[in-house]
Amino acid sequence: MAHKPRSEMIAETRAKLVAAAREAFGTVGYADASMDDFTAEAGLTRGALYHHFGSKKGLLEAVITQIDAEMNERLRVVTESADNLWQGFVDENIAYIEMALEPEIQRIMLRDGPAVLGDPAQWDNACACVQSLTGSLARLKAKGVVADIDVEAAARMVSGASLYAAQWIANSSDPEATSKKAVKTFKTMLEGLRAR
Amino acid sequence: MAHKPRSEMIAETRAKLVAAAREAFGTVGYADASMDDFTAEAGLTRGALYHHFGSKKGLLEAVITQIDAEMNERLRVVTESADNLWQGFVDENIAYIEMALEPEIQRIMLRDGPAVLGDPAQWDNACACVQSLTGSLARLKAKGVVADIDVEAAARMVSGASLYAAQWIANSSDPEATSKKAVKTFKTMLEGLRAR
DNA sequence: AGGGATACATACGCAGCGTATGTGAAATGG
DNA sequence: CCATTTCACATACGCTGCGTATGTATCCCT
Repeated sequence: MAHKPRSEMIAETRAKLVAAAREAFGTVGYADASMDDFTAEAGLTRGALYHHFGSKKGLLEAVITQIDAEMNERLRVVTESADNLWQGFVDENIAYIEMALEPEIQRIMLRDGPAVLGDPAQWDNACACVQSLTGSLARLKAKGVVADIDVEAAARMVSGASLYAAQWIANSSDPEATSKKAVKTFKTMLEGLRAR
Repeated sequence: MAHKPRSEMIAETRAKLVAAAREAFGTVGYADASMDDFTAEAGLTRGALYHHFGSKKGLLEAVITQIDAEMNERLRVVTESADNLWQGFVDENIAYIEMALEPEIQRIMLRDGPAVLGDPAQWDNACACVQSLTGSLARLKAKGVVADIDVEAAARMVSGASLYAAQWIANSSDPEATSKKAVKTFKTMLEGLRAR
C-alpha cells in the first residue's frame, strides 16, 4: 500500500488517540486511565499524545468535543422530526435524558469532565447540547408558547434536571420503573415553563 | 497541660485530618491534593490517614459527610422558619442554590465528589439535602399543594436544576445579574409542580 | 538531491501512592 | 505497680505514572 499524504496520516493518528482515550476514559475513568496503556492500545506512545494534545487534559478536551458533537447531532435529528415546536422541545429533553443514561456519557461528560475541566457551562464548545436547548426555547418564546423567561437560564436548569434524572435512573435498581416516574415528573415540570 | 483520654485524642486527630483535607480538596482539588502535604499541614503523616480512613478516597467520604451534614442543617433552619410549606420549599431551594455558589461546595460536592465516588444519588449519606427536599415535597403533596408527582423524582430534578443554575451563576461574568435571572426562572419552573 | 521541519519514539528524573514494618505511649490484667 | 498487650501513629521502601528533554526517521520544499 502506497503512502498516504502526511496530513491524512496525522489525522489518523489523532483519531486513533482520541478513540483509544475515549474507550479508556469511558470505562476505567480519566484518573485511572494510564497514558502508557491506552496509547499503546492505539499502537503509539505518549510521545504522540504530548505532540498532538499537549497533555492528558488536552486529550480529554478532544474526546469531549467529539462526544459533544455526536450528542448535538442526535438531538438535532430528534428535534427536527417532531410535529410541532413544543413537542420537539419535549422530545429533545427526553432524548437528552436517554443519552445521559449511557455509561460513557455519564462517566466522561457528567463526572470526569467537570472534575478535570471545571464547570461544563464554561467549556469552549459550551456543551452544544445546552445551546441546542436554548435555541429551541428561544423559538418557543418567540411564538409565545413558553412564558417570558430567560431562555438560557431555563435551558441550563432543564438540562441540569435531565442529567440528574438520568444518573438517578441509570443507577437505580429498577431503571425501567424509575425511568417512567422520572419522565412523567419531568414533563410536569416542563409544563411550568408554558405560557398560561 | 495534662493528657486527655485516648478516645479524645483520636477524635482530634481525625478532625484535624478531615479539616486539612477539606481545605486542600476545596482549593486545589482532590486530584492535585498531595496526601503528604495536607497531612503535614495537620502535623501528621500519611500513616495516620491510612490508619483512620484507609485511603484518600475514604478521607474524601469523611469530608463529604461533614459538609453534607452542615448543608443539611443550614437547609433545615431555612425551611423551618418559613411562613408556610410552599414558601419554605421555595426558600429551601433558593438556599440550596446559594450554598452551591460556594467554591468549596462546588469543587468537593459537585465536581470531585461525583468523579471519585460516583453518582451522588448512590452515596451512603445520600446527600441528605435531596432527602430534605424530598421530605418537603412529600408534605406538600400530602396537603395537596403540589400535583400528583413522584416526590423523589421531583426532588432530584429540582436539585439538579439548582446545582446547574448555581454553577452557571458562580462562573458567570456578572453573578449578580445572572443570579436574578436564574432565581426568577427557577421559581417559574417550580410553579409547574403546583397543583392546578 | 539535500536541508529543514515535523511526527513520533526513547530515555530519564521525579512526585505521589500503597504497603510493610517499626515504635512509643496508653490501656489492661494481675 | 509492674508486665504485657494493644493501638495510634511514623518511617521506609518499591512501584507506577507523569512531564520533559532528546533522539530519529520520514515527509515536504526548492
